[in-house]
Amino acid sequence: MNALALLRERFHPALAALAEDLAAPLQIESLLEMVKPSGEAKFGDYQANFAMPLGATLKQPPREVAARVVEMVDLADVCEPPEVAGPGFINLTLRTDWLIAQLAAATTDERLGIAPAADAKTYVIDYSAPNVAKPMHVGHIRSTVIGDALARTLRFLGHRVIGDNHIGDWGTQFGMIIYGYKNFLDPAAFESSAVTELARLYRLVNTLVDFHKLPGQITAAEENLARLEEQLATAAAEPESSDKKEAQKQAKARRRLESQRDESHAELTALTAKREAVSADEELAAQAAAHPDIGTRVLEETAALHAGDAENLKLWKEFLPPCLEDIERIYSRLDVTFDHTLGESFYHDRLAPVVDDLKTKGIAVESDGAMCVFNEGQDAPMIVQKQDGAFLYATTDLATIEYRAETWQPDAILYVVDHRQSLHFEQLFATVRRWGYDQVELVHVKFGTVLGEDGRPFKTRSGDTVGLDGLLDEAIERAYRVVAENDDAKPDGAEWSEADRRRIAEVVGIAALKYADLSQNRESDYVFSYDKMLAMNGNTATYMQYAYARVRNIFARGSVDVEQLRDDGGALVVAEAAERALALELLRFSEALEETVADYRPNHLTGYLFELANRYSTFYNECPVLKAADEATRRSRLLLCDLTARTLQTGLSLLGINTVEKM
RNA sequence: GCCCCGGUAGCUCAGUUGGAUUAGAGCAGCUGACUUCUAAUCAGCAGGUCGCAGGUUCGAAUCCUGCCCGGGGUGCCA
Repeated sequence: MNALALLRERFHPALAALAEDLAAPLQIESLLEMVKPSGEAKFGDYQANFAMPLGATLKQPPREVAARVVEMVDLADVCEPPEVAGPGFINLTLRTDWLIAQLAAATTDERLGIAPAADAKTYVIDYSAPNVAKPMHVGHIRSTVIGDALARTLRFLGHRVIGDNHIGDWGTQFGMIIYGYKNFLDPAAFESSAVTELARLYRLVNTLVDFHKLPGQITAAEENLARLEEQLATAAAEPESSDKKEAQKQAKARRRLESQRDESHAELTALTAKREAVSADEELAAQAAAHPDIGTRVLEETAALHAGDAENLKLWKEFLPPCLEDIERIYSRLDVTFDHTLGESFYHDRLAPVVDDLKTKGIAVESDGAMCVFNEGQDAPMIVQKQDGAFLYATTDLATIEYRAETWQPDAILYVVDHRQSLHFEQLFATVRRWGYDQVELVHVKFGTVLGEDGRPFKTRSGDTVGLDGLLDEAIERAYRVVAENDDAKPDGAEWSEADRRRIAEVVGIAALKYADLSQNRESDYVFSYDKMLAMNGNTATYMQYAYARVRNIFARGSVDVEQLRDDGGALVVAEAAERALALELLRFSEALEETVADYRPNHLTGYLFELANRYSTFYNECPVLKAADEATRRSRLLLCDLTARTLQTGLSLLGINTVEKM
């Protein structure tokens, strides 16, 4: 039961009645949105704030308007008599018997009293999308985890969800592997582990390609640095303007130049270090010398693959399965699944027809030899075909939308992708609407960059991106230490086997990693920290898992047959403040889910679960369950415990997070 | 240059799309509570000019304008 939705429903007729007296139509829906949970408990459970703006429209004192609404609205079965307070707030307190009735219904309901969406929609969710030619790294975690959580939540709410992993399986990276295979293969290594050898080949070829680009880049950087130094010298020599504003501008320009200079200097240092690293490695240096044109050769291999070259296609078909197996291994560790994995290669044959169609419809036009789509209000065009005839990812994205629309007729497509691609999606969506797919809702579910604790994009000490496998290992290892420490510290001595500890650490570690990401507002950059992530308190998965385990332990200790308890029903008693606070929070699960899905923000769900676990902890401390004063109280509290456990478990599962019975 | 995002407690962040002269959490700091159903917990204290300046109205962290600071993007990478 969604109490908020019910209250809004109840207010509707009253507002409609007021609207009749009015010439201009009232925005009833937007007024109803002003019914919301109270900010403070002393103002009741919910509050209706529409009397103030309504008073202005009706040209009547808001308090009088509020009083008239209270007179007309029928809430007697749900709420205590509403109170008008302050300038015209209507404060609502749920009747305890009503609250109890809702929760009683939830105890025997598999869905915890949450009705499936009346208007079920079809969603395609595009998430994870790694490049499969190289190992997954920290940059993939957000898309994967957020996308998975949204898929699970929407599905639970009764929508049809199609999870599609749009992998990169057709780009230059495969050209690199093919080139590497033809020139640097270690057959024995390939035999024993194809993925490992392919990853090595990718890294090697990538290093060599980069190496040969270095001289040009270093020259450019040197020139840039020299130019900046010169500009800086000129600026420094300039006399300070007597005009205050002008002087400020000068100072600002100088600061800007200085920071650009520092940046340029750092870049030059990094490039030089890269060159040194290769030169210092005898074997690598020899390989570099033997393959001076490796950059263009790689592009040729890629082009040959795209053109249908038999050998390259054969190699590609051979490489793909182990690459897919490798990412699948990570997904299984993360417990993330997809309904489809349709990568770039799947759309290869559709690209030329897409461009033709855009051309025919006059949407794409030639400009500087490239096929471009110019959209209103965007100064840069979206390029769908390069001068050399090659297609781009914009082209693939268009073909993908066409396929998805034809195949699944979705109401919405969600792209869980880095916010740095915002412009690309603006262009893509604008083009798609002109192209004719204007019924499907296209949403860029954007998220921020994963940063290290220094505020720079998260890298290892040596400057490499952090592999996802290692990240998971580290999270689990740290969780293990915490688990072991807590087990050893038990008053009656450690109670778990090594296998128990490992199993719990796995669940807790992965959960911590996912939760740290999901609990953050997805749009802001996310500072990655193992320490914060695995902190044992605060707004963490561990805290919720612990609350869950404590409930389960009560049932174990008391040898309570939960099934029997639910079936027997029995009256809930909400007497203590902590009991009522917990009961009310349990009822709000449905609101939290709606809020989460409204703009695709899992942090609303994590926030709710934290609040719930918090209230449970207070309840746990203040209200004895097994040793309750009387049998009725004991039964009632057991039911509250059971509902809490199920809500926590369900909520966490919608985030892709598992629970353990003991921890 | 232009476009987008952000600036909230020492640190990391919430803030339900304008609500209650009292802006919330968690870390970190300080006080208390384990012979008790798991202290991976709870109760409490302290900590803020919500970047700055104007404006809009009954009411602004939230909306508008200008400015300051940071990040990202910006015609043939993805």
